[in-house]
Amino acid sequence: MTKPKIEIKKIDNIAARQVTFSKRKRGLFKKARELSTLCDAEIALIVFSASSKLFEFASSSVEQVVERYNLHPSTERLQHSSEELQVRSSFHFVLRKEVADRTLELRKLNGEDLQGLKIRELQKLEKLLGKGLTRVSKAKDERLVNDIKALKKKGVEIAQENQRLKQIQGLANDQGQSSKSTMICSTSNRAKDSDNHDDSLNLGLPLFK
Amino acid sequence: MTKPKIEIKKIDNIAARQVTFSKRKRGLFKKARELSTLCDAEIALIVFSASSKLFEFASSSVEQVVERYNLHPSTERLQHSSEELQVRSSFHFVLRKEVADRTLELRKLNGEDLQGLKIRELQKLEKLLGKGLTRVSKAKDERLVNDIKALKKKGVEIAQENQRLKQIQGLANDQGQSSKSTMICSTSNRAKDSDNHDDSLNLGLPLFK
DNA sequence: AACTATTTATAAGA
DNA sequence: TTCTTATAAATAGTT
Repeated sequence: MTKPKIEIKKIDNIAARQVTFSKRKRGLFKKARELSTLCDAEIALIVFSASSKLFEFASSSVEQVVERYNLHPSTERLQHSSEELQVRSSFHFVLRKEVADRTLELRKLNGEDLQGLKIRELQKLEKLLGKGLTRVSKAKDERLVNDIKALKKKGVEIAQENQRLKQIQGLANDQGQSSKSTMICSTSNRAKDSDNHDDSLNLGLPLFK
Repeated sequence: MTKPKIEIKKIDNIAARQVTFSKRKRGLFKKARELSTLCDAEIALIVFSASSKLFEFASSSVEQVVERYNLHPSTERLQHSSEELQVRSSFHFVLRKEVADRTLELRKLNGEDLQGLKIRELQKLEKLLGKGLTRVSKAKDERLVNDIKALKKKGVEIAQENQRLKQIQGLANDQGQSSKSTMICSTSNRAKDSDNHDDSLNLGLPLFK
């Protein structure tokens, strides 16, 4: 639909129909992809051309979406006679319900689908979120602190190693030797001055804080 | 896509996401319908919203298109009698995984099973929880405010009705009649004193705030 | 839900 | 098929 507003009815000209099919098919699949991404929707799109060529798109997989479709309450599914199938179906039902329950719970925790909840339930949810948030924040902070500690420790060790190397180098230079070992700490941590002596703890702190 | 060229990624704002879903879903279904009409294509389109609502379109019927899809050579279908079982089994597996994934996610949101997470992931979780908490708190507060408003309104109405009844009663008493209608507001809101005259709006506020 | 400014999609034509 | 272009259609943000 563009240039001249066209009428939506089967295109007679075969070539024109094929061209339009290509163009519009591309557009349709793009739109489907965008909708699934933008709105977190699960989508399956199956297209057979007039010449019976198959094209498909699915946010997950066609099979999965079709299965979900088949298991949907509104879609009155054809039940099977085989006991095995029925057992599996009931398992499916239970699993489906579990997935649905957890999905809904996750959505609620994300602040969605709250319209049906009573104030009491909202308060409970709020409390739960607060608890979780506290725990996660605490875990994160602890991790942060530990990482910092580890870095500091490493800094101290490197500084000490530096110090040791410097002393070795000093000895070597005193003996007129040029040593390759000075290259071990190659970049920025080479001792700049004489003020960093033994108190490498103090050295570690400003370096890694 | 229009006004500002938007980025194709999940829309954060829930309301906006729902609006976009409605609009784009309509567009998508329209395009699917047009393509099937214009180009004589057989199409099935299945859409589940984020809230698990089902929407479908098919040029013939979803079942028929899916059947054709399953019979298509390119779709390496598990043929013969065990086909149904195998499909169900594989989906069974998928469902189990979905249940497990969501269960773990719920536990994480509750601040459990955090030991394996990187700091970056913990921060993400923290942000998610914060977002959810904000939304839930907001929903709760809105509910609270609405309830209070409703109560106030009811209070005002009852006070007005009371006032009216009092006036009627006054008239009746003037004429020496005893009226049953005073019983309509039976419990606690019966006019206590003579100071509540006409300004029932002011009466409602202190009573129900 | 309606509006509108803009972006996208696309019918024709080359 | 692909490109170009003029125009119709879709839609993001706003009210």
